Order: sequence, then structure tokens, then C-alpha cells
Amino acid sequence: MPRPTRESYGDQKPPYSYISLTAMAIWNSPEKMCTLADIYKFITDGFPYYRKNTQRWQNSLRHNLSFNDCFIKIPRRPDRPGKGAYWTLHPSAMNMFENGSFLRRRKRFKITKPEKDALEAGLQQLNGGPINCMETNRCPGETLLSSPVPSTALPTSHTKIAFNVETLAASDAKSPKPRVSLPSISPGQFQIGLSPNLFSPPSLQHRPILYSPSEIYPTPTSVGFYSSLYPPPPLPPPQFHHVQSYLPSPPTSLHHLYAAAMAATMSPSLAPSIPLRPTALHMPPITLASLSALGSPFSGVPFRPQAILSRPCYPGMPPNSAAARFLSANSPPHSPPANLASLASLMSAHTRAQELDEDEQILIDDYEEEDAGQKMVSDMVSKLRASIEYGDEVDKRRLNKTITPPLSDVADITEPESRPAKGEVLASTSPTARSV
DNA sequence: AAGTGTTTATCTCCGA
DNA sequence: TCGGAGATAAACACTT
Repeated sequence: MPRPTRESYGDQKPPYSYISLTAMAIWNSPEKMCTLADIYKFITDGFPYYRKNTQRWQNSLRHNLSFNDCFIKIPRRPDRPGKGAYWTLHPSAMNMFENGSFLRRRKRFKITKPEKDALEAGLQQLNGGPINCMETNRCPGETLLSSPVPSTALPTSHTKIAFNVETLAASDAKSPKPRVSLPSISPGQFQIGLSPNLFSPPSLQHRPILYSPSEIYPTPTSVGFYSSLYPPPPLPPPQFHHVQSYLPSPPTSLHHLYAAAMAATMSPSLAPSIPLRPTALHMPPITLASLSALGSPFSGVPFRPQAILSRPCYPGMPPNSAAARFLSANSPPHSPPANLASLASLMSAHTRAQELDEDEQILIDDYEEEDAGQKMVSDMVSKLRASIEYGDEVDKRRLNKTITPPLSDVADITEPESRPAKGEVLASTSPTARSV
């Protein structure tokens, strides 16, 4: 079965904004920072639509980089000449996108004036300039600058921190641990390795806020900061078959799966640490948005109930009158959005899905409560880590196994979701997008 | 010269 | 109707 890729949009304009495309490019880079040229390349490689009229969209993209606070410019090292600076995402920027989907953006990302000042002052340091402002109030989701001082001696609000590329490189080379313990994961929460929420200590206040990309996005590999100065070859699209071997059964949500795919593509060692959303464990994977965009030629694939309700609009969906009847009485008419790129993995997952193991179904049932769900997540992650660490082939096979609950079992556990965003509606109805 | 970055302006779309 | 978000155009300055 063909796997949809970004190329699937063909010459049709993808449903992503320039901000989303840029964020994707940055996210897709190993060090979570890249040059303007890298961003151009990522977009033109992935989206044929952008191989023409380059002047137009590149101008727009540059405008967006400058205009939006979610993008942070990091100067080059003086001894590494080249055109343009590096661009990275503000540590809170991933929160812009609902449920981690680049198709949907909550609201415009704005940082406060003091934060902006502090950031600019810190970035000035990269060029050897003076520190003008090194303190401000922290906002939720921010991370702290990597500094040469021990973490036990974090500076007070009046302490100046040496901040330069060497510092960043040194901190990264030592594979710094996050300064804070990871918060527990709540059911329904979408978190992947680079979620800024993962590293935001709510108790720390009045710290200097400057951003080290290597700390915002801790790299599990030993790839150093400097590697980003030598642009790596373009990453392949997420390797979904690769991810399958990482994901404990049963399948995760679309968003999680895509995140896992991206993470595994970027760094296999990151993937096992991706927490799974307990409620998503029960969810049939296919949503209306993904289904319509793909032309829905997949019979036998479990669909979210809402998608089935919309069958008249999207011919090809497998009928399920029981679910439709249930939903006509109980559910909103809209299906939650999907991340198209993740759909392929679910397709392949389904083809590999075996009958649901009875013991595992009981386990799932037992874990429906939030606390239990978290325990399940941690258990699965531990199990997966152990499996990978010891190379236990039996466990690996078991963890590979995907579980696809029948529709009749899931109609009453649909998560509350919002309406599809405009871009998704467009994508869903696009004839090109359907012809995958 | 070409690429990069900033700023301003205008327009459309959409949701409140 | 209004405001926010996004797309686009354009002018300009700076860097390589």
C-alpha cells in the first residue's frame, strides 16, 4: 500500500502555513535549528508546489521568520562564515500547534517585551556584544540557558551568565540533562521529546531567559552543537516501519504516531521515550480529515466514528451502521483532525494487526482510569526500553504487535475534539489531496 | 550581485 | 462588524 508523503500534495498547495512549514523544517533538523537555505530546501524537497514562484513564497517566508516571535535567530560563529543566521523555534512555540499537528495553530505566538529584550541581549552575546538585559520574568514553558556554572549554583536574578557558542557546544557535548525533573504525563496530553512543557519548571522564577537549542531540544545522540554548522543531508520522510518497532502495542493516536515517526527518523534513541496517550490507545486511528485526503480506499481499516458518520461526503469509507447509529445520537458531527503523514503507518499497522489478545484487552480496560493510564504508559516505556536494551527478540515481537479494537468497542470513548481548522477542510476537499 | 533580514502595507478569510 | 491570522508585495538595509 503506498505510503502518503509530503509529495502526495503534488502541485497542489499544501494545507500548511509558512509558519508551519518553517517549524517543520526546524523540527526536522537534527539540532532543531537551520539556516534559511535549509528551510527553503526542506520545503522544496517536500512540497513540489513550492518549486515554482520561489521569489514569492520565499519572501513571505522571510517575512514570517522576522515577524513572528516564535522564530529565534541565532548568529553564526564568527569562524564559520556563511550567509545568514540559524533559526530555531522558541521553546514554547510547539504549543502553537494544537495537539502537535502542524495543520492547526491555536493562536499567534507572542513573547513579552521583557522576554524579547532578554533574548536579544543574550543573542548579542553570541556576537561578543555587551549584556544589556539578563533578567526577566519567566513564562510557562521556557527553558533556562545552559551555563558553565553548576546547576546547583544557578545564578540569581542579578548574576550574569557567560553565553556564547562555546558554552552551548560544551554543554551539548556533555549531554546535559534537563535541569528539572520531567513532569508526569496526563492522559490526553500530547507530549513528545521536544515538547517545551517537558522541561518547564514551574517553580523557578526570575531567571535569565536565554535559549540554548541543545537544551530546548535535548539531543539524545552525542551530536554536538557544531554539527548544525555543517548542514546535514536532508532527512528522509519519517520512517514509519521503523517506528512500528518502537511503539508498544496498541497503536497510539495519529499525532503521537507522527511524532514518534519524526523522532525515530531524527534519532532512534529518542523514540522509546515518547509517552503514549492512554486514551488514544483505544481510539480507532483513521479520522475524517486523513481519510478524505487519502481518498479513503481502505476497507477494513478502523475509522473514528465521526468519520463514518460523514460517509456520504467521503465515499469509500467502510460502512458501520452500529457506530453511525450510536454517533448520530451521541457525538458531534466533526471528526478530529489528523496528521496526514502519520496515516501510512496506521495503514501498515492495520495490515499487521493481529487478533486482539484477550489478556491485553483486559489490561487496557483496567487502565482506563487516568492514574492507571499513566502507569500503563510508564510500564510500556520501561518494557520497551528493557526490550531494546537487552535485545530480547521475543519481547520485541510482542511490543511490535499492534492492537486494533473493533469499532463497536470504541464508540463510547471518543475524546472531545474540536472542529477541523480551515486548512484541513481545504485539504480534505482537495481533489489532488485525495488522489494518493 | 545575490542572499538575507526587517519593516510596512494591503488584502482575504474566518471566528467571535 | 471587528479583530486576529495568514498571504503577498514591496522597499530598504545589511552581509557575503
